[in-house]
Amino acid sequence: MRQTIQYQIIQDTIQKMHGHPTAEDVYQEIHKEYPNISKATVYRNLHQLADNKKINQVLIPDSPERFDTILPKHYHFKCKKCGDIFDVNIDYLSEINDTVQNAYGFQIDDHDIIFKGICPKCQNGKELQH
Amino acid sequence: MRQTIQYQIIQDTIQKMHGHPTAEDVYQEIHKEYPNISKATVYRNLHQLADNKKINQVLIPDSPERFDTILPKHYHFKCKKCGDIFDVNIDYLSEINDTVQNAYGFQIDDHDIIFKGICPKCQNGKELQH
DNA sequence: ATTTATGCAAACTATTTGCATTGCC
DNA sequence: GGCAATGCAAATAGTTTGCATAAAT
Repeated sequence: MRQTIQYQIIQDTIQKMHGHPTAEDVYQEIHKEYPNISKATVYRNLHQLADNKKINQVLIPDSPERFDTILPKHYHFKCKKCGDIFDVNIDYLSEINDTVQNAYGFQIDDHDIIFKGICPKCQNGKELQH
Repeated sequence: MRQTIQYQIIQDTIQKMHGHPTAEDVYQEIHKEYPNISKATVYRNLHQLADNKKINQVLIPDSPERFDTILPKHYHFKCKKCGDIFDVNIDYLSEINDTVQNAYGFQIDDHDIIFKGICPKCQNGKELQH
């Protein structure tokens, strides 16, 4: 694995970004300062970073792939109105892995939880529907 | 909402299908008997059926959209090797909705859980990697 | 008769890939 | 110098959309 300038820029940029950016978000951010970077390189390096456990890929319904720089296990919430993604830091439910493993014979490595509902802003009608 | 032949065929076909078919799967199945059906119609009616709560849309990582004819709330498991999706019928964790609602002020309607690991077949090396 | 849903093709979105070239090691 | 990674453009996969036509009400 080669130490390229692009890999470094992509790693540094996503580390500075907040929330759960898509590959496109990361590309746009880098493109401001390095207009020659290729979107394919951004995709390739984001996947590389995920494989190397430097970032996480987050599963979000009806969304292009998103990445997360927060490594400790946590869950996510998606607002049905504005579409925003929020981190949910309740305790990781490791016991349900065991429950499912025992009930079904699957070897369970992990699980994701996505909560769905309305965020406080949208409850107050302050946001337009996406 | 009009009662079209296509809507009926699509509803009947997916009800007969097992597992978690994609729109393409449903299209292929119908296409055998009704080669004139349009893929756009299949997409439109599957979404219609989901809106009407006749079927559920299931969220699966790295997969085209999938549908589920089993309506009671349940979870899913995806095998990392063969890619198969399995239903997971452990108790629905309604209490975590309250936990998150109280902690974050979100109005939580529901949550999905996707378990990830290796299914029994693949543990025995009987399946090729997808 | 009206008007919604269909079929088809084209458009679109997100992502991946082939390949000539660049630039790490 | 060799070979992996880049940039670009084209290809692909999945889904949606515009529009003329067909069919449900």
